[in-house]
Amino acid sequence: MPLGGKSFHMRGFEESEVTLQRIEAIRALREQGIEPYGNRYDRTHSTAEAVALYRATVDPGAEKRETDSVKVAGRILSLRVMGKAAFGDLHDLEGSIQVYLKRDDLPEGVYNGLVKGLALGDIVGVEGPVFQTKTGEVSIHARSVTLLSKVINNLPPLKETEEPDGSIRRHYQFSDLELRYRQRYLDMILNRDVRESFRKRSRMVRIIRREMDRLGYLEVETPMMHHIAGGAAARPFITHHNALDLDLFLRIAPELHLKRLLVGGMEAVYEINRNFRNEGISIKHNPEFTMLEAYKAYGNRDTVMELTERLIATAVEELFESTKVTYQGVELDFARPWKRVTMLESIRQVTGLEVDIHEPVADLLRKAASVGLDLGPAETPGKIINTLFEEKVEPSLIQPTFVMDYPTEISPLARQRGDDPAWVERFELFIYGRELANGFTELNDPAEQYRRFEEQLLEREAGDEEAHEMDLDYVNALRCGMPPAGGVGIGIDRLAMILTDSPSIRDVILFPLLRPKE
RNA sequence: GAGCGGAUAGCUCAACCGGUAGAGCAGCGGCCUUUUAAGCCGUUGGUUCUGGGUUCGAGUCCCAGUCCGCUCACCA
Repeated sequence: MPLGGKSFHMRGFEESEVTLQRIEAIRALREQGIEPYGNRYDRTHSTAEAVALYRATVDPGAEKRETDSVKVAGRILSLRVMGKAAFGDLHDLEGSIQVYLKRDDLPEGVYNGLVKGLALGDIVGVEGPVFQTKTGEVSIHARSVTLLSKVINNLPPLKETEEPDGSIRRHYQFSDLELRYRQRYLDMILNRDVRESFRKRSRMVRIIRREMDRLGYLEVETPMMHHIAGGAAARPFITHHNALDLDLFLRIAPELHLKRLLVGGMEAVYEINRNFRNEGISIKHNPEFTMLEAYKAYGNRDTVMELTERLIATAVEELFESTKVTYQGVELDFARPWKRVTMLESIRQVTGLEVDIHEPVADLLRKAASVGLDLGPAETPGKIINTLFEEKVEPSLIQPTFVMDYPTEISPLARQRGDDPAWVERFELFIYGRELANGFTELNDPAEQYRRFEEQLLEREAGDEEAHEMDLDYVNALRCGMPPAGGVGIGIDRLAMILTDSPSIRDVILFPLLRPKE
């Protein structure tokens, strides 16, 4: 739709005095023959590169006081107009550079027609040599300015100054959490650390993929829409396929499909992708979240435990050039090897309690009560021990810790230990009291898997909505023979939280789920 | 799902016991050719989240609701 000529109105937007002025200004620019929404602009330098160029080519004693001309592009986030010259701060992904916009050094009409009307947030291209102002600020002396995008909305004002120690101090920050999450683009424009967090997350994922590739794992994609929501204990989202008139579930885990691939002959596979769980939202939970799941044929629990340690430690070492990371004021040390402890040992260490899964329930309940845990009489030994662990031990696991050996009854897909079928060969990784990863030796005995599913069905009938469903096709795959294997899931969002020092999972998910407004 | 807290100008926030709804920034106009939280002068801008109620009078008190945050529950 051609917008030239007259002002336009967009239904659904309540224009304010400011936005009406901006819309009128855009019309006026077009009348002058200035296109407010530019096309391709070939930058020669990022802002950081332009600064570096100046430092590299203009030495203090030389006669030459400026570099050759460069072209940069970005948003104007601060503008100081002083009569016939103006200074602006032009921000791009890497950083920012000051631009010096002098009327008499710009083409006729550009200063009055364009520069003086710049709004905070406008995207421009600036061409000119890099020099240093008398206050020492490396700046671009603009010889031309190209308008690339005019803002209509009145952006929150950004004021940031760099302290002598190099830290950025913000004034009048855009801080309303709801608006930040709802309008993430504004959050990213105005809060530099937000852009940094998401770049860091991206680098972290890239390191993990590279390591997986290096170890010979094949990256695959398995269905998001499942007939049976399996592979974890959680309530699913339901959706519907019209043509097939079929209810489907968004997957809660890719586990059962990835193991079908082991049956099919893939010996090492992984997937980094979304899972969906229809449960509460919290600082640690978003309904859709990203997991890495990996399976290694002929391996076991220890294979994937070592894999987990390697992936996370490598990411930490490369991102921080250290094994230490500070999270929420606590120093976490990822130097290998990490602490390993069995569930029973950890309970003994923290509570002093000697418990055993073959003890009578009454004894276990009494011991749990002695440390303040009042559990219902219907509990089973494995569940009591697990609750004891979750309530009393988990919060204390601050440094990276592998907890090994879990009760079979809460691990329906894991292989039992050879010496005691009440336990499975499983581990979970805890950091800062939070579960980061979960892995085990995969159960590849179809008859035993069938029996486990039947047990889960009983729990389901008893009211546990999250108990596993019977998946006969998966059992059929096991009947075709699955090699012994180790498998692991790593919570990518939670790892990103730790590596970006983010208090909430929403700070590492670009568009977290919120209720719609209105 | 429960408890607690919050919602006032574009942003960040004030408003005493219930008595004319304000400031800084941004916006607009003016001055200003090396500023950087630029400065100076002037100025616009409000359904105080929504709907009821109490009151001579409600941003403020009461009730209901919406949305957000925190804690808990849920979450292998």
